[in-house]
Amino acid sequence: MDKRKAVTAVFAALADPTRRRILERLAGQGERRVTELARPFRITLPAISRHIRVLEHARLIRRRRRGRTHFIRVNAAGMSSAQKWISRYAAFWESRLDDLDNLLEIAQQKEKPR
Amino acid sequence: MDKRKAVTAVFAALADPTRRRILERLAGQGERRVTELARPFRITLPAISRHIRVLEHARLIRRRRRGRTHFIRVNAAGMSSAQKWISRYAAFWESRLDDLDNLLEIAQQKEKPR
DNA sequence: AAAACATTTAACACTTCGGTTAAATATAAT
DNA sequence: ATTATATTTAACCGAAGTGTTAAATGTTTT
Repeated sequence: MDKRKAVTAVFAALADPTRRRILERLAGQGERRVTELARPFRITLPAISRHIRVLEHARLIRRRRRGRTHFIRVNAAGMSSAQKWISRYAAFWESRLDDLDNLLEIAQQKEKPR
Repeated sequence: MDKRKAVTAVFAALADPTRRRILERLAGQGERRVTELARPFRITLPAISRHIRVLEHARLIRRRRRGRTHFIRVNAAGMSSAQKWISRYAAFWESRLDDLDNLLEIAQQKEKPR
């Protein structure tokens, strides 16, 4: 998979709230079975199964099969590709924060957190 | 816009290669007009116009209108919401890096930088 | 061998996305 | 006033995403 596609896959995977919640749970706890991961959600197991596949394809998680149960865990390497993309520009973006408009906007956002 | 939706909008915006290239160009140079931004791409102006709208909605860029031309610039505040989400888990993910497979994978990525 | 379990795959419906062309809007130039 | 320029909006299309239910696959348990 070329790099651009890898970055695309990671951001696309992170663009779904359900998948982010799955990652959050995996970060808190170690390995989890698919059914365990599915439990807190209202959607069906096949839907979760596919979310997990998307995360796996983006290399955000890894899967270990033992018998009929699959153990899922976070994969740090996958995340780093998105993080790298962001941080390559972070310096510039942060330097822009002294722009007055931005400061005003941030102040506003803090006052009325929509 | 609630926070979950804001994060979703940012990641979804970053999931498109055209939009990322637009942001990259904006980071290198300061303000750009819509037509200037569109120039290097093969797609039509209306398509670019909509990409810009998506980036604006995600608060990744801002728009200043002067007469008929719109000047676009990066907005650091928007990016930080995605960065925060990622970095909240970064510590855990980095701690996972002692996994041998992961180390190998990262080494490969460093050898051939894009 | 049969039943139960964990998970995925298939087939389908619906929505969203990313592109197109044609028209609309608004401003600037002649 | 007319024409040219900058950009958006509208209407449409095909592809991709997310959910469902029903069936398939593979593994334990009884």
